[in-house]
Amino acid sequence: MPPHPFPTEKLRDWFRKNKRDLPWRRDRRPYSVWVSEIMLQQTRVDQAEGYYRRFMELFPDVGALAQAPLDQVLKAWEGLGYYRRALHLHQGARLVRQDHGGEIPSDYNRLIQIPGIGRSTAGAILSLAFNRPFPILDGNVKRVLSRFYHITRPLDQSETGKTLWQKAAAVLPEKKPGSFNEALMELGALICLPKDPGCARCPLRKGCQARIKGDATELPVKKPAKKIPHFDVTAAVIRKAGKILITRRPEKGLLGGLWEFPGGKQQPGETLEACLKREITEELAIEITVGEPFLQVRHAYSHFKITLHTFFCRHRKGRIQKIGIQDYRWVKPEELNHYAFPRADRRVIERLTEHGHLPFRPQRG
DNA sequence: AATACGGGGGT
DNA sequence: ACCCCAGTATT
Repeated sequence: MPPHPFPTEKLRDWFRKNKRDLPWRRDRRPYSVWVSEIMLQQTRVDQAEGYYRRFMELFPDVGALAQAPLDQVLKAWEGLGYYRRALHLHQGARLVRQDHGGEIPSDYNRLIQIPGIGRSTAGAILSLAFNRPFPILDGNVKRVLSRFYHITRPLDQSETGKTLWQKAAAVLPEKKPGSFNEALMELGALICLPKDPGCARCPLRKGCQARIKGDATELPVKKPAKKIPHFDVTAAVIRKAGKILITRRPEKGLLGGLWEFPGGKQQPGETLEACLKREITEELAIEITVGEPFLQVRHAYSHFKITLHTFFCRHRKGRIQKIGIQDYRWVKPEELNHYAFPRADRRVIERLTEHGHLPFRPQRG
């Protein structure tokens, strides 16, 4: 018997009294667990909640999701970020329909093969929906276990990951593993916070090594973040006959599958105008005239920042070819809301349409 | 082992 | 400004 057995019952008691009423807790179907877990990857509960409700309204079951066009799924995901999640979820629904008769599998090896489902999400689906004893290791659980067992090695080392998975499996009870996993996550979300361990209110305080040592706020240890580069990016608002040209990004990579105003990153020694002309020619094989600057938007992604410089432009010459884009479309301003755009482009659209119509701009060379 | 991948909210 | 979030896939 170790000196500090894990206080499972204390955690369960605390959870029973303090659990939040969240939409995905009212529905433990594998599909609901799946959707919510994907949405909650690297995403706060508060941010995911509204998206989850709308998503379940639009796509109430695997069949509905599999049947829906990807555009509609991306539109439902717009603003939530990490758009590959939406693509994978959609692909996953089609795979479940095709390979599993529309039923989400209840075994680890099959779950892990569904795109977007990794070890932790598989553990969530297995424990929460199927009541099978598989651990979850998300940011909350990592923090709680790092502190309880006083794990001082940096979180992003593979050895640390192995240790944490081992602990998560070791503390997992055979009975009701799902609610136990939830309780562990909820503790990390409500009490054992990154900058405030809340030890006085914590049901695990008795055996927690970090509390005993008094260094809970130092754990878990993370390597220092790298500096984030900044780029200047241009985008063209090309108008013709009351319509605007929008292009669709490739399915892979940043903002995959989303629509945007075409453009790209400024190169060293290049003017913004030259950058825009070059990018448009490279991606669409047409020549444009760059007119008045419109809006500048500053925006932060996860690993770089940009200033987006937009310009009103005119299509001068050539026929559009889909070189660096997946698709393109000429749309009326009011139709822009039917498409999924990145946040930065959304800001441009807001300004573009805020008087109910496009502001007049002289069209000159 | 390191990096790509969004957006929002707290401090 | 910096940190972090119910992580996964790719390199």
